[in-house]
Amino acid sequence: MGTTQLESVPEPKYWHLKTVLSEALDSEFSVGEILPNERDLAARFGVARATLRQALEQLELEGRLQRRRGVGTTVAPPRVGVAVGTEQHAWPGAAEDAWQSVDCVLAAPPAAVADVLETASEELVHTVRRSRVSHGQPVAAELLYIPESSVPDLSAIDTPSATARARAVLRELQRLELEGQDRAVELGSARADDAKELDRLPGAPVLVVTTRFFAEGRTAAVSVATYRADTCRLTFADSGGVEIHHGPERQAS
Amino acid sequence: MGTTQLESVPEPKYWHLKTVLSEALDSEFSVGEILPNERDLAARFGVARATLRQALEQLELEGRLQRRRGVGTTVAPPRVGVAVGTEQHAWPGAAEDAWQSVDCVLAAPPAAVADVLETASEELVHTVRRSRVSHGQPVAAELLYIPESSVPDLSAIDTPSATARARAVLRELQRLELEGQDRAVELGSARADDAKELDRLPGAPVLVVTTRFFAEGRTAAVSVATYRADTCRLTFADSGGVEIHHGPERQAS
DNA sequence: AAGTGGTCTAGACCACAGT
DNA sequence: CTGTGGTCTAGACCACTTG
Repeated sequence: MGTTQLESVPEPKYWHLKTVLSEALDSEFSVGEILPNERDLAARFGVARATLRQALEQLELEGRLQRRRGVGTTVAPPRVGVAVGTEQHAWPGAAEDAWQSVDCVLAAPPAAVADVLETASEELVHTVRRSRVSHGQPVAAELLYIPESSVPDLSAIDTPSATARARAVLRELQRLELEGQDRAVELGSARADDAKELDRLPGAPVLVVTTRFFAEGRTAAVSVATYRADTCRLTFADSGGVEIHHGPERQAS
Repeated sequence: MGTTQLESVPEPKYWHLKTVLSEALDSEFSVGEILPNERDLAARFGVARATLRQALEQLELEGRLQRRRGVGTTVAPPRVGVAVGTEQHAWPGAAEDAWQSVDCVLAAPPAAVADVLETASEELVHTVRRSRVSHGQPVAAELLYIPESSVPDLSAIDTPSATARARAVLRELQRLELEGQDRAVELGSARADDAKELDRLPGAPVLVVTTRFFAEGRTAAVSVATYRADTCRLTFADSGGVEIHHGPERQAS
């Protein structure tokens, strides 16, 4: 027999399946093309549907596939490069910072946020919802937490629409001088509301970017932005003042 | 009946389960404590083991749990903050850049890397394996790709050990002047060899940090570092020259 | 040897998108 | 309506760690 290896470490079926599918995607399919349905694929490879799904899940996690309930599985385009530098996650409200305000409420922050804000845990914060769109698709949903004490002169709380309220808070925030910021990236799973905004199912993998904004010697605002992990590649262009020539990869608007 | 909502949108069982478990972890368990085994937990909640596992998988993805085959499921400590700024991912080989060389081979790069390097696709590259340890645990495995043309004066290719060869390449690289760099973060799944080094199973979720180093007007080296997504929070401290006072969270060494 | 998590099966039903 | 992916079940066996 042509035993190249003695199968001393038998590879899981779904892992091997993933490799086979991955190669097929490279050679036999083009972006946007729809794959056979899961039941057919499972039969074709002689495995149970659950096993086939385990392979598809991984490929989707890696941004190779896109699955939509009721529609089918399609070959995903290469990940979108989304800039997350100091320019794009700038002092919120600055002349185009890539974000669009949705609404704003005044409420008690979640415990984790209160922790980061280092404020009195009972202090209310303005919570601004914003969204970020790239290439016509929503790529991120953000919650911006701004303690009342950061925008003390905010007058018209009784602004008609929630969107106008959001803009008022950001405009007021601009009066502070930004002294520095702090960023962290980690893996998370989409909460129900974020999932809806990102057009994904709850629990979908997301990259959570937490930014702290410092002004007047303290934490003046905290942004928690959740990016679709399947379609986004976060780029940080902190080159030492040099212009970088980019390849054919797509960049964020 | 106390029907708060008419179940018009019945939440999946595993999602509800995840919420319940998450709250239990907060209130009834402490870090390092081991949970009941999966069969018992499933029985206790009246669901199939597969369903219970779906909830556990999500919690592990979020860094709340740690599961080890043959051992059990334990409550994970909060994620480790790992600095990924320009200091830690500096010009490789500089006086402590947080990485430790393992070995080095001279080979043709993967297609994706050749693409980023923008070099002749057949040119051989030095491939240096490095690893990064934080708090006694391996947190990242890196592959550093350095085209031969970046270190033309490299003499002793026939160095005895692979580790010494790695050091020789990095020392030679230091002679170039770094002009800038470029970073991207995306979600991936661990290859078999990375998984082994990170003490995880193949396919485990990882954060892939791709860094391009520019010198002499071109891409002189490319680093592909894979961080454990379950235990790591990548931090970018690009504050505007200000010292940031950190909370009780743990930072990387 | 016993107990754990990891893989796999062959079914079933549900929610959703496009007729 | 039909067809798709998403959820769920009740089992089975395997790979691994520990006593």
